[in-house]
Order: sequence, then structure tokens, then C-alpha cells
Amino acid sequence: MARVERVLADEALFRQGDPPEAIFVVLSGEFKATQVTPEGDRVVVRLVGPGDLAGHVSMFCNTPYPATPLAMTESIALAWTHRDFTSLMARHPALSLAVIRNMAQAIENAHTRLREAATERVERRVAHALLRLIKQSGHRIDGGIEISFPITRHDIALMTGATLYTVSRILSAWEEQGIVSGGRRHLVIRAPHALMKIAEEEAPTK
Amino acid sequence: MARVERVLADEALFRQGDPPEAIFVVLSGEFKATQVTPEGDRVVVRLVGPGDLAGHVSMFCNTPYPATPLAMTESIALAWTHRDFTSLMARHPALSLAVIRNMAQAIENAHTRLREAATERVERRVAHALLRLIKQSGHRIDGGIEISFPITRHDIALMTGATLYTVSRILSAWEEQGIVSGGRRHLVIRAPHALMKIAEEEAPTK
DNA sequence: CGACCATTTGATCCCCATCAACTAAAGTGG
DNA sequence: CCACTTTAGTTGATGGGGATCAAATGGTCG
Repeated sequence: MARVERVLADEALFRQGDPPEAIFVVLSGEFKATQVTPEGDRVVVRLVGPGDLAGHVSMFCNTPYPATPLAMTESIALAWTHRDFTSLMARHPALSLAVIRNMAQAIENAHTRLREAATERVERRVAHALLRLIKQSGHRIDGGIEISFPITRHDIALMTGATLYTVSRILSAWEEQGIVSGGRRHLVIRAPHALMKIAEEEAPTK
Repeated sequence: MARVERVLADEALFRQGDPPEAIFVVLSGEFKATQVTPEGDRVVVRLVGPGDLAGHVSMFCNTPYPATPLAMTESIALAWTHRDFTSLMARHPALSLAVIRNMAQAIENAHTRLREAATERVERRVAHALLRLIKQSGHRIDGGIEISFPITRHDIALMTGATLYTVSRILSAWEEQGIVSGGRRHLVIRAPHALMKIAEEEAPTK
């Protein structure tokens, strides 16, 4: 019943504002779900990797797609129509549960980021973002952990609510300290432990 | 199969960090779901009103409760154990759908707030927050719309990622302009239209 | 090689957090 | 019913984190 959807890097699975025509499950690859504000600012609201759903919000609420999932690498996803997917869920209660579990994690993730955005300064938010990237798609290489898809300072800025300038400064400082390294659209975390310390360290003189 | 839970104002339905023992559906009243950071800062991640779920994230992921829902007024909720609720869902597919729909809205809401937190300045975020409050529990009175539960500047600050000082200044300014009015723990929006203008106005000289 | 994109780095500015002091309303207890 | 405390809110002064502007460098690709 499913349609297989193959998406090249930098292409969109669907577009923000379009009417919902399908719900997707990512099989391989990685997407960044970006929202555009009325003013034209962009934000990355979440990353969508293998096993994650996309388009579910619109599908179940019957609203236009709230974001545009851009493929960061060549990716493959399965697509169902609303009808097919709900009938599938009706026949397999385990599927409903899986959907719910996935959405629950998305909620928790979003709330965590909300909390970070409200209480933490940029450097720490970037540290959290990198740790999340590691967890979602880190790849061990000798001397560190590599982010397995091309990522720019600008992307990181959009994920943390900062500007690419500030992110660049932070990463430059970290590179000097040997915490990260990487070139153009490429990032390796050399000292995850140091990042965790930055991310969690108690604020001084509370 | 459900247990009826009655909660007085300023009491918690459950506490962040506790193991999940039930899932709740709010019948009446209003809760603010607050998260505490390791450093002790607090944030209101969402409002939970009639028809909304609480505790679902933990219940389905089997993780400790991620937040503490504090009752803003006396409230009533129904509680089910995990076992009872899943068996209920298995027997009534419509329930699964309702749960999914509610969670989808929570996700969209969280993403919207994320986007706002990342791109908008405080005044506009406060405007959005007030508009959301109106929508969720506004109550028409002559001369404006009243927020139907006690709310403090501090609460608004926790909802917008600002400080109570900044919120106080903004509301004072708005009060001078006749947009809002209200006293201690009490808020009336006199000119929702003006708020919408503040919330959506194009940034100057883009 | 030339055009474009990612990144870096410096200089400046301003929004808003922070600190501090004060007012006023609401409990509270004798 | 009145001192006393507590909690909510206001307002001024100050400083800093980070946005913004500007310009240069180095990688990639057609």
C-alpha cells in the first residue's frame, strides 16, 4: 500500500503550506524540518531520521504542512495516504502505539529545546545541539565522532536560534581547544566529554 | 475504569521526575506544565486545558514525568493506568486517533513556540502568548476579553522566556496605550486587534 | 579561471537581563 | 480590626551577550 519516495540531497519531501497528501516514515537518510516565518526567517524545528514520522501533524489534524523537510543526504521514505494509513492502524494496534511513541518523543524533544532556548545562552545551546547530532547520527572515526551528513554553521545557527556569526565564533574557539574540528560543511567532535561539560556545567556563582 | 482526580489551585497533578503511574485527561480547569532545569530555572512548556492529555509522554515512553502540571484553578482530571488505557485504546480505535490528534497539536504548538523563541523579540513573543491565552481560555466581558484564571507577570515571563521585569515594562506600556488592563494576578485584553498587529507586524525596512 | 558559497574575524550597537529599591495589595495572627 | 509579613508589581540604572554590519579569505564547482 505504501509508495516509496526517493529524495536527493537538498530536495524537499514536501513543502510547508501544501495540503497534506501523505504521511511518511523515513527509512534512510536525514531531513531537517525547517519552518519559515511570515518575515522570512527560517528555523530548523527538528531533525527527522530513520524510523521517524513526517507529515503526521498535518495528516491527523488536516492542516497544511507546518514545515518543509529538506533532505541533508539522499534519503528514502515510505508514503501512505491518510486512508491507507488509518486503515493500517486500525488493523495493527501496534502501529498506533509506535506512532504515539514517536510523537511522544518529538514532544519531549521540542519541550527540551524550548526550555533550553528560554534559559540557556548560545554556547550551551550549541553544545546541546551538537550532542543531539552525535546521538542521532554520529559516526565513530578514529580521533572522534563524525557527523554523518554535511552541516553548515548556518544550519547549526538555525537549530539553536543564534546567528551564523556567533556559531562560527564558538566553533572557532572550540577548535582552538581541540574540542571539535572540521572544514566546510563537515564536523568532527574530538572531545564529546568536554562538550557535555559545557552543556551541563553549573552556572558560576549562582 | 478511570479514577477521578480533583486538584486544588496551586497543587500539582504529578511531579517532574516521578515514575509514570497514570495518564490523565483534563475535564475542567487549567494547568501550566512547568519544567525545572538542573540549574533551578523554571519554564512553562505548555498549558493544559479541558480535553488535553497529561502524562502521556511518560506513559508511552516509560520515562519519568518530564514536567510538573500545576493547577491554576481548581481542576478535575480523569486518570487511567497504562494497562487500562492501552486496553481501552485497543477496543476503541477512535480513542487512539483522538490521542494522536491531541499530540499532533501539542507538537505543532511547541514548534511554533520554538520558532518564535528563535526569531522574535520579547514584546512580540508576549503578544503571541497573550493571544494564545485568549484562544485557550479567554472569556468575553464588556470592554474586552478576560483571562479566566489568575496569571502573574512571572507566569508570562516563564511562558515567553523573558524576565518578569521585561514583561512588567511591556504590560505597563500596553496598559498606557489601552491595549490591556488588569491588576494583581488578573488580566484583561482590551484591544486584541492591537495585539495581533504587534504580533504580526512586518519588521521595518527588511 | 571566475563565480559562488562557507567561513572567519573585527567593530559597533542595542535589547534585555540583572541588580536594586520601592509601592501596593493580600493574607495572617493576635 | 490593626500591625506585620508575604507576594505581586513597578521603575530606574547599569552592563553584557550576542545581533548586526562590514570586509576579507579560502574551497568548490562549472
